[in-house]
Amino acid sequence: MSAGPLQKLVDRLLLRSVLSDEEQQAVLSLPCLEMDLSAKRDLIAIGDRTEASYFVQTGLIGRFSQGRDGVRQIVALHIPGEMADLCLVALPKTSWAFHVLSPSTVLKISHADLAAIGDRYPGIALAFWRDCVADMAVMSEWIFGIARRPAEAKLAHLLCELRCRYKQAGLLTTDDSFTFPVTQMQIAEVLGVTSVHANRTIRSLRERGFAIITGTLVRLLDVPGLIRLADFDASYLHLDERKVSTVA
Amino acid sequence: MSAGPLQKLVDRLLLRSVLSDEEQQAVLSLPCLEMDLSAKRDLIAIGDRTEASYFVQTGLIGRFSQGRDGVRQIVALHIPGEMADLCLVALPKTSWAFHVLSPSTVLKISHADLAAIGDRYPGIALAFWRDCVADMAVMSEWIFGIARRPAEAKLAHLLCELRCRYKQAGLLTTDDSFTFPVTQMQIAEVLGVTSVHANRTIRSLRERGFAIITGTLVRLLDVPGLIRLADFDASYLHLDERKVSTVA
DNA sequence: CGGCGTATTGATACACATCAATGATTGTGG
DNA sequence: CCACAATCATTGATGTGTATCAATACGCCG
Repeated sequence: MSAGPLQKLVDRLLLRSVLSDEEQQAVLSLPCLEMDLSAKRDLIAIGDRTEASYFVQTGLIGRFSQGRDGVRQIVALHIPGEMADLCLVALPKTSWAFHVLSPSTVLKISHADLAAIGDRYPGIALAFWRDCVADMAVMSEWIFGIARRPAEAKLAHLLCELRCRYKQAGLLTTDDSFTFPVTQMQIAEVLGVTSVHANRTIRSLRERGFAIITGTLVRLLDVPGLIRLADFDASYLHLDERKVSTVA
Repeated sequence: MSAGPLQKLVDRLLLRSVLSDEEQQAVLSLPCLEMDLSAKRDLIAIGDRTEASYFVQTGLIGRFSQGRDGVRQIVALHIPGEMADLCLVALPKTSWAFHVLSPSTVLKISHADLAAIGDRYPGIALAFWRDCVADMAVMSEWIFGIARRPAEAKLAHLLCELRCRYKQAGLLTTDDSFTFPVTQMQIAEVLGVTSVHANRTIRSLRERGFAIITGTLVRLLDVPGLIRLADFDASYLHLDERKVSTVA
């Protein structure tokens, strides 16, 4: 059988979970709708009661928190191969927003279908849950980083994390570069600094020979140096997990 | 039937999910072990492969991230009535630690049993998942706050959040005080500041008539003022949710 | 009583924010 | 294809919130 668009979602789940052939088939036959999204568009607004989730095929989606004064903070990034908001299946009323950071194509899958498949196949429900917990682990690390690391280390840590995730997605070139289509202001919104300071930090990493970041591409020049600077340990990403059986 | 110790766990799940009588009974008959924990003790260390979760009955449990240099950051707090680490059922290998912040009594429930009950009752699995997603929403808000709010607003926001959660747990007195047995250093580890600065911030809130924080008790004097100072909006806590049926 | 974690306070240093201005890009409609 | 606008990147000057260092006082427990 030829691999449908949902094969990559199955691959994603298989990263951390064991699914039977029947379960895999069930995921593959989920109804889904391919959508092209233009940048600078809210996929989901704060407080929405949502009814669908989105699997990212290309592009970049960000999860935002926002204060009443309009200050925004990116709380999570979703690169191709990841479900942007699977957790909303369990709790459809969001307290955050999803924003399209660069032109993206996504697969829209209704919560009703996702919930139904989880209801029928406990192993799939657990795989979904597990995916969300892995997300939590990343958020946990971000809290630590934003609170405790200076700006350069924050940026270095972000680059190390993205390198692992893009590598997992098969989107990392051999010379350690990857497409990362964001503005400096969006990087600032991830790191929790101003865009001015993000600019200086980016320049500093460039001048010190660690990495070159343009508006479209990140090129890592000294990965070991970045890892040292960031005190990076990839285990929180749970990407090389020995698969855990669906039922303990 | 008299309410067993697990009744409060059922209550917790019923906060956000609908469970049938049979499902409630299943949760109530989960094997569990009551444990007294002394303070300053790691319940779970970073990188542990865990095999049980803990329902907090009294006391306070914190989730930590930690850098190699020993700097720690509290990433989540768990007060009585909450599951401290339910998410570990789905992903037992932790990238964080759980630490007993003050003498606590907990109910230890094995992951095997929790997974089995979720496997048998999809509605329970969904309720567990939903509980974790609510946790994520809190983390999301913390990321925003740590990144974007000045220290006083951070502290005010924490107090507002704790007020809601203690109220939910039935542990808030009518004059807006609650037992909160932590040191100033631990408050600093939540807010992402040094203990010296936490001290000054606490003093400032006291002198400005917002709240009095001692090592054991928090007493809120001006809740509307705190809400304004923190720009607090409780919806992210998902505490007054209209219950969502187990299957969409 | 002594010892140790905790709280408090002051002096100083620095990372990052803020304000402001100028280039560089990108996009868009005439 | 150019002109214009809008967004984004870059840089400097200045201000401020928080860290750091250091000392003292407090409270609890053995």
